[in-house]
Amino acid sequence: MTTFYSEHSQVWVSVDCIIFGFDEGKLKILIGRRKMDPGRGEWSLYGGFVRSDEGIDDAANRVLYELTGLRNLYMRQVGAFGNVDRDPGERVVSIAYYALINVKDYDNHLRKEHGVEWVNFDELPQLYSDHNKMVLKARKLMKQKIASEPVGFRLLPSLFTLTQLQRLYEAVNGEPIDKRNFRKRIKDMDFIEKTELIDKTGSKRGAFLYRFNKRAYNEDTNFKL
Amino acid sequence: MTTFYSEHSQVWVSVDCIIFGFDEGKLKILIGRRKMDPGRGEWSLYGGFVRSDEGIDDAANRVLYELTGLRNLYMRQVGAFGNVDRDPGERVVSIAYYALINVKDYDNHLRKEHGVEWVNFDELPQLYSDHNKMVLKARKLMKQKIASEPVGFRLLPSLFTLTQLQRLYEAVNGEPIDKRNFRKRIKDMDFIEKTELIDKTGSKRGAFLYRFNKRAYNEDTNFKL
DNA sequence: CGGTAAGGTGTACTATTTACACTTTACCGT
DNA sequence: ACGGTAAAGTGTAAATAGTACACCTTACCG
Repeated sequence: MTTFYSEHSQVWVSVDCIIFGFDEGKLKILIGRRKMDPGRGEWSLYGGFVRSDEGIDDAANRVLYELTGLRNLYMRQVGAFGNVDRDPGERVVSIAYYALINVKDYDNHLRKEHGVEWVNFDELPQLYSDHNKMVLKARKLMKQKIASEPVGFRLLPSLFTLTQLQRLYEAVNGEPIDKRNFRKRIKDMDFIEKTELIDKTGSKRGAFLYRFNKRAYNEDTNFKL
Repeated sequence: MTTFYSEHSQVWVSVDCIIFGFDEGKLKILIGRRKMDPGRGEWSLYGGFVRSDEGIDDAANRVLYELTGLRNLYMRQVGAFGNVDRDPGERVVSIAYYALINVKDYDNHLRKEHGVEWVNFDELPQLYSDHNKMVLKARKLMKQKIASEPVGFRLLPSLFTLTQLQRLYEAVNGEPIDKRNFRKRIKDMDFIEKTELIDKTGSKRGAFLYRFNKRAYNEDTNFKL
């Protein structure tokens, strides 16, 4: 039996991942040198082909796991990129995903094995194919998301200081934030909990560590930063 | 020569269109009964397969043109939908797009030839496969977009009254808007120009017609409604 | 020529956002 | 042990943005 499907042509579908990290006050993303043709040696996002037996979100999760060894990362679709000539080899439609990870959770040996590095977001080199476009769209969506939902915490350790949190938002928004106004807003969110623990790495005096309480957030899902 | 591509499997890629309209104070979308198996007879978005020689955005534009006879519609990608079992027949990854059209621009004969109808957005029936999901995401993106960029005009005639514009925003936001506050905000936007023309169809007294001046907007791209 | 139904208009109050500077603390180097 | 240093922590006032609210006008229709 032939169906109407057979009249149409098939294409390869891949996923490409924009993996955001935050370290030393800077927003970073993970990129590596491409190991295959076409484009061997060019800077590139990490990606992989979608298999016939997995959904596209599953494929993105698999690729992220392959690369980082981490599960349950925060991940969102950026969109599909499908210009005819976007891949110099064959017709490939690629679906971009961004993910937020805590740099400290990513094992450095594993990172080196995959030949990827953290690069400052605002010092990105030219990337393979349309990957720069993907990165820009990812960044835009991430910025929007992080301003309206409490997902920025995924870029920080589970315990963090208010200064760290502020630096993160400054890096994402690209502009400085007034310390007192920032802390005032934090104080209004009951789901950002002060602990009794103190971090001494950032200053002589030490700063209180805070944590995000997901359960408390679910009772009062108001967020705006 | 075999490349690394050949190790991977290919899939069909289609586009599905969520076409928004606005008429009689209600937000509408265009849907029709599916004419092929699987799913014959079910309510469905209008779509088509991506050809090997066209980009995905081109495919969406082609499909929109086939259906409406209109070019240069406002159109944005919603995202890729690719669960393994989303299409009961074969593995198909579909990329959803939403478009904004002025209902009056769409020829009724052409509409009937394609067997599609305008259905009130909040009375949508169950649709084929994951089309309801696409619609919901499209709606969310459209709502966001229309609040931050002057694209709502694409749903209205090029000359419109302030009441029409207000009704549109009320329909999209799902809540009533204060007339005086709304008009105050409009007055601050110099690119929404009052004409000397008067529309008498909506009231006995008649209301001034306005138009969106794209050139003026480009000089001062501030929009918020 | 009175009823009707939509068009059109301004002000006071409230909430949100922004700007801004000094004290505290603990370590470090001398 | 003590002065310097560098980050932590804290409140108030002014400006801006957003919200609530009611009456007169106009032209058609019966």
